[in-house]
Amino acid sequence: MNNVTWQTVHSEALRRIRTREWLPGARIPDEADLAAELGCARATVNRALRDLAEAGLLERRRKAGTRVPLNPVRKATFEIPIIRQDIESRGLTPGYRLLSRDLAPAPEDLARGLAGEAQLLSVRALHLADGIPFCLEERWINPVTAPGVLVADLTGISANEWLVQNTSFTGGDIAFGALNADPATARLLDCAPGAALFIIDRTTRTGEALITSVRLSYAPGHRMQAMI
Amino acid sequence: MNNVTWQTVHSEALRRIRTREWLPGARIPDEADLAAELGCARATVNRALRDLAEAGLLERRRKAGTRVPLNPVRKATFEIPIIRQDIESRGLTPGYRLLSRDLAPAPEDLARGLAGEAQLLSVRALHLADGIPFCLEERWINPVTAPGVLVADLTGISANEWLVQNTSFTGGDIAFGALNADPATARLLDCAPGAALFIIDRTTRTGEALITSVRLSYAPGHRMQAMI
DNA sequence: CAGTGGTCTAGACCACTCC
DNA sequence: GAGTGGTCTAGACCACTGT
Repeated sequence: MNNVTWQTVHSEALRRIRTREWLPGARIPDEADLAAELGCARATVNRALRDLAEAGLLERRRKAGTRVPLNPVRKATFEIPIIRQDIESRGLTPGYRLLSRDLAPAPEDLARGLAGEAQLLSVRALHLADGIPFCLEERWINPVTAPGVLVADLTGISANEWLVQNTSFTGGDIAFGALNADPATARLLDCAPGAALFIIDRTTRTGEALITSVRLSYAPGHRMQAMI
Repeated sequence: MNNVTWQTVHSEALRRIRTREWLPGARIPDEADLAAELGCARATVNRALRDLAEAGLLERRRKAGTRVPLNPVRKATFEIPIIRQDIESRGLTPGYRLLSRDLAPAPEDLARGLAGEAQLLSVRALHLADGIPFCLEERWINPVTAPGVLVADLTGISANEWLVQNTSFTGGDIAFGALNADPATARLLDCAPGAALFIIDRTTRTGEALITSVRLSYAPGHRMQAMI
């Protein structure tokens, strides 16, 4: 390989941003100039700068050129593993207990975008780590977009895992928050009523159609981490 | 531009993954074959498959080829805006009140990696949205890696914003969780003691040296959202 | 209109890693 | 050792957008 790789350009550009050799708000040389200066092809510069732009450290616009943003919006990427793997990666032994599984009318907030009197599968399950309650999974599954789920055996494999392996989604949204444990949840998670629980609400869709919507309530003390 | 762009290849590959034309666990054709089949250059296929691999939808290894993972680990990317911008983007009017600002010995968990008897600047501030408490910012700042912070006026601009504009970091970590509001925090956030608060702990470094460590305690009901 | 990034191509060589 | 992805190059044309 040549001496100058796109990583070379990447770190050199990063250096110039950090040392303020390239000032916030200022325009940086265009790709052709940088390629000539650093002694590589324009495509190599392009690859490096595109990478920095994706990370939010540069702003690129055709004709307007490339600038160092005044208020860099940093991004953090979280992996969303299946719960079992999450537990394993913490060095704990995963456990799983199916609590209930019923066909029921969709709750109001999910009814939008579903055919008239659609029934959804309601699944509630408890995930354990080293035998201790880890996370309560409360899920609605659309049997139309998750065919086979009505006859799937969810006692051995969690709905979480079954869905990952048997459906594929095109989009969705995820939200993090915190809620006080209500008495029933507290009992399941073996914590004090009112304890602060970390909450993940996630909805996945295929096209416009709902696949599943889930609330994960984590036992007190749970932390979700990432590097930036 | 030619008919077949990398996005073409990207969506075609996505289609094959979703329709299970490419089965989970199975190996897919190599780049050269796909390029020939789709009628484009290998670099174009590479760009598309690399993109899918970064999103966790493919696994690539030299010599071993490219596979569809059995348990795709999806990723969610969160933007970490400065708090003022976060409030504005919610359509609210941001407010800010500096609560305290003291030079003090570093707390134990931050003392590692600091020179012996290092003093840190402790800054506590309250962010308001439409006049209502939004988020409590409790921050430690290292005056060595954030030069100028000791004389910065943090009454008009938050430490958050000052740091974004005046320092640059090379890495750090972020963690989300939930905590019950202690009485003092409850008073500041105008909520009930014990209310579940969404918590962000963030530490940023330049090289190995600490720049700042902050805990953001959000008023009850706060949600952090992203698309996936 | 013209400058800048976005992308494609064809060929080449390299680096990793499975066999 | 050999197959596969990783990357570089030089040139070309395109697409967007500021002026």
